[in-house]
Amino acid sequence: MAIRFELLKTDPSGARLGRLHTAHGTVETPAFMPVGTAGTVKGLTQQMLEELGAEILLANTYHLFLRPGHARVRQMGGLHRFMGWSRAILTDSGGYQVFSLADLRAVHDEGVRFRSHLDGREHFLTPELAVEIQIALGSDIAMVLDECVALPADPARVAEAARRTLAWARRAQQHFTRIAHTEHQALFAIVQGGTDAVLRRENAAALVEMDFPGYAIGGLAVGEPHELTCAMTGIVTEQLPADRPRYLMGVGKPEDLLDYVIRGVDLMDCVLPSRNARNGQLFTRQGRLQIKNAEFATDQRPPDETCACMVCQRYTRAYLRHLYVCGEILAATLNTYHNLYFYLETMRRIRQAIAEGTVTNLTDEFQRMAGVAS
RNA sequence: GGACGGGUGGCCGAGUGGCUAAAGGCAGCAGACUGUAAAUCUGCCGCUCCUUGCGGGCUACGGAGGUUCGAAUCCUCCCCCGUCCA
Repeated sequence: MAIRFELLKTDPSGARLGRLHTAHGTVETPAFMPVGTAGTVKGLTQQMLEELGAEILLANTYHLFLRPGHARVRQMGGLHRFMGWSRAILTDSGGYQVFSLADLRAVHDEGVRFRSHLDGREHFLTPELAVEIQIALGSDIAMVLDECVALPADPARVAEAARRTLAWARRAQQHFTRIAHTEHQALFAIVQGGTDAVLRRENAAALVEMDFPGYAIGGLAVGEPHELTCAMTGIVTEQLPADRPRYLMGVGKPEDLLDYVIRGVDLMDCVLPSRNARNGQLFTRQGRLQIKNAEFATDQRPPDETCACMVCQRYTRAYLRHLYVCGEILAATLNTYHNLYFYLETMRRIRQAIAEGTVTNLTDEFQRMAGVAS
């Protein structure tokens, strides 16, 4: 088995404490995976990611397929060696690009025809090709190709996408079983179904029947209200076997992380900490901070007075604002470093709370994160 | 002293009679961002009033006059800047 999931504890809140053992180290769960789409978490070095305590990164099939190409990555010894990262990697399948590059692709039962966002050239991504690419990349966890629909959506569209995703999961699994080194790599399925509870349950049940080593919940946090994201997440995790890791794809805001964890989610990823950092937004326990705002021009405090990260130990808001306003590249690095520390530290604290049975004590604090810090 | 060229909103810079509170850029002020086409994008950016409306008033294209129904745009004089000639 390429991965082994060890469920250590299930809290009365619903939160789960676990360990995901991979060929590239152990991931303490619930975990947050920094997003490194093109084989890099933008702005940070791999050494920084190690310092931050990241145990697993997410990279993207579609992007690495286009550039530098999966054959090239394989030739360079696989993605871990290529990017100098010896801890775990999960690769997204390109399914999200079906959503985010909506005007550049056409979806059919066979696969997705993409017009490259780089040079306009056409590519045809099938569930089988997505598997092959991810095998070439050598990620620890590969994802099946899925169809992610923006919400709110026409029920028929959602149903079609769910049906297609299920069919693709079957094809991906068959292909994967045939050609992958399953002792090194695992393939996770993805549950779709929009905000339709029945569809979600059916989809989950069918995938469980197919016996994947892990299950993802996709197609959420794409336009629907947070309450629905939570509701759907809960509905799906109820259907999933307790001994398999659950990955809620693409979430979330700091204040929402706990909501997902208590619904039985073990893995999450999101671009918010890294992207927003580059756009001048810092996350803190007191809420978010637009570091470029004039009010911070002479603020001697660190971004977050309760934060132990390198940035908060060393730099003031005034300096970070200065860097951002000047367009200095260091702004992106320091802001990203802090935000990812904040996310990873938040997850550490959640894990500790699960271990100690004090999860409910965190609620107030998470509510505060939704506000604006001053 | 003379000949040209030029003076536009915080800055740069379009605009040669009405559609001009005046393009565009920069700076400034805010906001957004959820499996990354994002170091990106959006809004505001003369003052003021209110019933916040493709609302009203005021001020504004070096200065002062003038022509015109109407002037950043045309005329006169003046001031300033640049280049060249004495």
